[in-house]
Order: sequence, then structure tokens, then C-alpha cells
Amino acid sequence: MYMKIILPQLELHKIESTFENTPHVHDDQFQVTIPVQGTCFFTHESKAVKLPAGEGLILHPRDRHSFHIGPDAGVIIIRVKDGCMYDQEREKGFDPALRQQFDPVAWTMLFRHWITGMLALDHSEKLAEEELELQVLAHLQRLLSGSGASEIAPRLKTGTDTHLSRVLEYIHAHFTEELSVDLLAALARQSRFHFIRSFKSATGQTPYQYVLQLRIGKAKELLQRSSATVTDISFALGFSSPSQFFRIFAKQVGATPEQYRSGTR
DNA sequence: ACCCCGGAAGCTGGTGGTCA
DNA sequence: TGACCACCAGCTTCCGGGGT
Repeated sequence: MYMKIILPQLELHKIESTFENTPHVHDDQFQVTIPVQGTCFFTHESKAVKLPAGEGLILHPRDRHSFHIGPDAGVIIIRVKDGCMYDQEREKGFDPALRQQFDPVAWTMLFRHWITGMLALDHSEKLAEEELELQVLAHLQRLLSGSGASEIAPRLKTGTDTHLSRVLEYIHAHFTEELSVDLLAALARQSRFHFIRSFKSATGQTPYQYVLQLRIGKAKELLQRSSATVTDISFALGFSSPSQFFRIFAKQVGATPEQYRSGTR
């Protein structure tokens, strides 16, 4: 199976079962290869690299490469246009490590979420397309900056159970949709009361505050990087009304959405 | 003692509206 | 489109019970 999503700044590919290509380069794209199942046999600048599931490889533009996988293997490949995601990091002398650890299960879920999101869009939904692109870039940026292994559950303390990890994965995949504590508690297989306590103990925040924080973070990105109206952004992030979004944003950020946008441009 | 759980009360966010 | 308000539903926290 070969699936592909093309967006203005990036491309997402998922390849499952036997596949092989010939050595080639991408002039203006970074490539992140993420084996999610089995082993990926990679050749990078004439050097053979064996990538087990959970070990990603980052290629810079013009790096010569090829790879092959067997019938029981699968990889996710993300190509990002040079210059669209490293501007801030470059100022700090940022250079992503060639190899990075990540969670193959979480990235498989993320990819599925992105594909589902794309299939639900039509060509007129530029804001949603832009938001999806920002989501992918944000995940990628954290992976490349070395925090990829903890990407899905960024604040989890060690020892946190797998049910809670699943809840965090779910929240990160669905935080722009309607989420209830009851639903999350059911995912965690805990009573609602116990779930809130264990969630707060693991993340330092209550489930609702955690979701709101993700939404506000995404709102900041959209305000900075898009020209969408406050109303459009409020609906895109799952807020039921612009006034609700306005009030929560002002409380958490200390400025209205418009003030924030004008202050960061 | 520790963990899991639930009731009750107070708090906060959601809803729906108006006005500039 | 932003600012504000009142009401209500849902969320969080405190406290304590039951089981191991």
C-alpha cells in the first residue's frame, strides 16, 4: 500500500509491504523517514543504515539516498520544504541529529488522524488545510529538536500507565473536537474522579486545562501564521463560539486575539 | 498505609444574547 | 468583530469509605 498527501509546504507518505527505490536526492526538501513496523534498509550517501521500528532518520536537502523494505515492514516519510520550519532554530545554531528515537505506535495514529483529516477536506477549506500542515510541522519540529520520544505525552512522569498514555494520544489527535472528561475517563478505564486525579498527577494539569492549553497554543500559531479571522480560528479549534474563544484566550494569554496577532507581527 | 472510588459543594467554562 | 453579561451544565477539589 502507498498513501501520499501533498500540501504546500510538505508531503506525507506511508508505504507498507515490499518496496524499493533507486538512489536519488531532493533539492529543496528535508526528509524524515520513520519506520513504524519491521526494519527499513536505508542507504544514505553510499552508507548502509539499518533502521528498526522506533528509529527515525533525518536527511538534509541534496543528501543522496534510497531504501527498501520487506513484506512485513512499513514506513512513514515526511518531506518538508527547506526553510519553512527551521528559521528560529537556525538562529540558535540548531541542526537536527541524523537519527532520532520516536514512538512508532503514536506516529502511526498521528498519520491515520492526518489522513482522515485530509479526506474530510475539500479544496475550499484553506484554513483547515493550513491547520493540518501546522500540526504536522509542530510534531515534526518537536521530534527533530530531540523531544520526539516524549512527543505524544510530553509531560508524563515515568511510571504512568498505558491507559493514560492512550488518553494523551487521543487528546493530541482530537483536541480540536468535542472532548468530555467522561469519554477520556472511559479510555483510561478509570472512574471519572480517579481519572482526573491520576491525570493531574501525571501531567500537572486537569484534563480540561490540558485540552484548553493545546487549543490556545494552536490558536497562537494560527494567529501568527495565518490571516484567518478570530471567528474562523475559534471554530477550527473546537470552541463553540467566538466569544468563548475570546474570553479564554484573553484569560490565558493576557491579551485579546487581535492584540496578540498585532503584537507578534 | 496505600490505592481506588464516589458524594457534595464550589468553581469554571459553555451558551446565548446584547451592544458598540 | 470585539467586549461584556447572566445563567446553567459540567468540571475540579475536598473529604471520606471500602478493599487489599
